[in-house]
Amino acid sequence: MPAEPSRPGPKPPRQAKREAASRRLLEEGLRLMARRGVQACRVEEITAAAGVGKGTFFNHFASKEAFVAHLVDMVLTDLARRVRPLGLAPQDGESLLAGVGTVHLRYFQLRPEAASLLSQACALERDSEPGRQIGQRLAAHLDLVASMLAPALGPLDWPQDHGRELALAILSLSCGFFWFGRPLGLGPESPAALLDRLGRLTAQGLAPRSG
Amino acid sequence: MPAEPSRPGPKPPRQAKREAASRRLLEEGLRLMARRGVQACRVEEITAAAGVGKGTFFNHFASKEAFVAHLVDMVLTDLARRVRPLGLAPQDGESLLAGVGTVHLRYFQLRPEAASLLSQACALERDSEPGRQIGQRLAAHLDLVASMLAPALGPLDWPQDHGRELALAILSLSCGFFWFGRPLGLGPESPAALLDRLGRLTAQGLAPRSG
Amino acid sequence: MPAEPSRPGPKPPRQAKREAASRRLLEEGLRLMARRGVQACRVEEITAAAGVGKGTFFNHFASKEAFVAHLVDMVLTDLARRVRPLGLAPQDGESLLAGVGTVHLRYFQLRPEAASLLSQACALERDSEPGRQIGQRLAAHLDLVASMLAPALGPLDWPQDHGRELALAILSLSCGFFWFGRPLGLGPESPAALLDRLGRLTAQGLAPRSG
Amino acid sequence: MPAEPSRPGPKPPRQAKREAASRRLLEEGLRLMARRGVQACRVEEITAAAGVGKGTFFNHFASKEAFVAHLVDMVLTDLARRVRPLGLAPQDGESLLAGVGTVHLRYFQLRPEAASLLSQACALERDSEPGRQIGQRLAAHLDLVASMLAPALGPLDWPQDHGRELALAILSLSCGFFWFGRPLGLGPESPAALLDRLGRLTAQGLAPRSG
DNA sequence: CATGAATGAGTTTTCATTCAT
DNA sequence: TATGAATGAAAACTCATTCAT
Repeated sequence: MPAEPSRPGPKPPRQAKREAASRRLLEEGLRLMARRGVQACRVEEITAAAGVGKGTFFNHFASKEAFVAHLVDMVLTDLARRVRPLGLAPQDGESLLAGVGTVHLRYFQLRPEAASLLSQACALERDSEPGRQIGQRLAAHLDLVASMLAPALGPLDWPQDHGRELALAILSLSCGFFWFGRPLGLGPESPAALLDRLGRLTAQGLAPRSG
Repeated sequence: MPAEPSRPGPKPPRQAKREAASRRLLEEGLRLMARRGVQACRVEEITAAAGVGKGTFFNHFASKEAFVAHLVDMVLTDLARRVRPLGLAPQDGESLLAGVGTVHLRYFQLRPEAASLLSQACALERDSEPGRQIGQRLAAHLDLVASMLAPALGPLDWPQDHGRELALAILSLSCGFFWFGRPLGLGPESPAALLDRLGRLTAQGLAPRSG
Repeated sequence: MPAEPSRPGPKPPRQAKREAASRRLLEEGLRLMARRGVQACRVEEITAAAGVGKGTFFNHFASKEAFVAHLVDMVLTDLARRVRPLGLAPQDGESLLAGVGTVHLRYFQLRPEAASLLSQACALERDSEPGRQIGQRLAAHLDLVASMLAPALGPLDWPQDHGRELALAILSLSCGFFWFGRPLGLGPESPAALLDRLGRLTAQGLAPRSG
Repeated sequence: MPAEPSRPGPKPPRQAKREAASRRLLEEGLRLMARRGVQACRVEEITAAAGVGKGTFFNHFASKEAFVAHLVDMVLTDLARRVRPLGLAPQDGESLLAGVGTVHLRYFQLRPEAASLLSQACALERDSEPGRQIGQRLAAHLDLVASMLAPALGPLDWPQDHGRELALAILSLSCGFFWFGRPLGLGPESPAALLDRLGRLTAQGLAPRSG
């Protein structure tokens, strides 16, 4: 057994190189699949962009579909990293909801590839293993958001057992805005103020009217 | 002079049969492409379901992509038929916006195939002619909705020249809800009351708080 | 029975119209098949150019291949009409051979479509009936030319039973010149004097050297 | 340092196998396309004959048309290899011309597939890239032959700037003889003496009559 | 007869995946 | 483990031919 296998320090170069290849594949894959379409983007394009041989792709990922599932996981994990902190500081329900909505919207504004990928990933057949994984990963994200929003549901008079639907509405609005907006050039050109208002839309739309 | 050549009456049977085949192709195509995915759905599946030969498909539509563009047009025309009446009766801005949102949401709830199709159609390459048509058709729909919402923008303090973004938000929320919700089984199972609240979300979210 | 069925006079208009359509199909077919290639040229292109419906084509010709066979016959009959008169006036063998060569060359110079058609028609499968007909028609033309050249063979010391080969050489040179020359732009641009010399080539090449 | 990395010696077996497959594809392709017709011959027939999978064909050649262009290049290169030596030894013009004609004629007699291929290749659409290549390759061959014949043109009183036409006449006669002769069974059955006389035809046909 | 809509066999080409090196 | 050549299932699309009107 090599020395210090658990110390995070400098990894054995073999392992480091392998991980770097994996990272490059995922990065370039996300970029290309978003730009050219998940189906239209060929595996060889991705490996060429990542600077590795075509066969290497299948040493790292079981199939193209599994690769997409991996990307979905990556994107949602990345998104969750921005959303989760909002649950740490105690806030009133409306602010929490507004924060979650705004973070989602800003995330997809900065990363339109993520919106493109998620929208297309849903089209993968449900009867393949990676397809199921994508659905489950999406559900997990909605569950996470729903659990964060749980404290806000009561005051907003939203049924506790339908938090997922609220999370789904937030995801749909934010992700769809850049997916459907892409052919129109909307999204990148929309003023930040507008997008922020849209981010708070859910919160204010559900808030009780004081009038 | 032949009798009443302009009366629509019984069409020549040739023409009628042809139109019926076209209609069946579009109906079955929408259903199958939504269920199995636009790309995964083979042309032959559609023609088999429509009860015509494979070649007939290409007598009616120049390509599979052109067929999808036709479907998008059909769906958006259908949707517009439900939305347009809302602009006829004078209402306050908030009611108008709520109506438009609710109609969109209900439309996609009743026709999840429509949500599925629109979401997938955006993935078609932008550099093909049918791909461009899809983008333009989508823009036309947003323009229609934006023009209907125009009277509501002022009171809601939404910039007049960004009506499209508001329409885009409504479309994204309603269409995306059933697209992203599909793998989770959400949508058909969500209580109608929830969906109605989501339909009014945009209206209430933008309305000035009276407090 | 209608009156005067055998008098050549004004034909019944039905018949006349039918023959006109046939003629237009053959004319346009020859033009288009020469320009775009026999295989690449679709039946519908021909009927469109001839101003008749697609189905009419198959009322006049059993198949596309049979149509090509008909064109070959037409072209070779036309060519024979120019060649045959040379056999009527008594001439010395060399002059006869030169005349036949020159007529062939001039024919294909004026009608490059004919050269194109004949060259391509040889590619039709030999195991179809029209394919066999094409071969036989070509053989018949060579036999005609050979029989005309027969009196010239003796003086030129060319074996009497290989007249076909001589005819074949004349056809190859004249037809091939415009077929292989087409991609190069040769043929139409070649000075008439050169072509005339080539037309006499066979005659002079076989003539006994007086030196 | 590895031993002699530059010595051509035994190639890496990977590369050698690949080249062998390419060679087999070209050989079998030439044979089959000549026999059954360029268009009628399916790619799968060629790969089956060459003992490789269907996909391999497209790893080696961009398209069926590109494959034909490659074959044309191969055939003309092969033909040029026989013709070129004639230009090295100084001869009088007539002998040179006779040599070139005879070599062409014998080449196509021994390789009727070559005549078949060249004749059919000219039918490929001019507006595709491989189609253009074929035309250019043919022009290059005629230029080569024309340049070889250049010294002979003066004595034969043939204009220096129309050497191409002379080369074209030689090619047409020799190649066309076996192309048009194929359906008739001429060519392989023609006595060698006749063919030799035809090979010298151009030379003697242009030579000044000493009488 | 003329027409043109319907038909489906046939063909090229693509591309994810495998596997020998 | 990386590579890229080989593979063949799959799918869109073509187009000659048929036939009901």
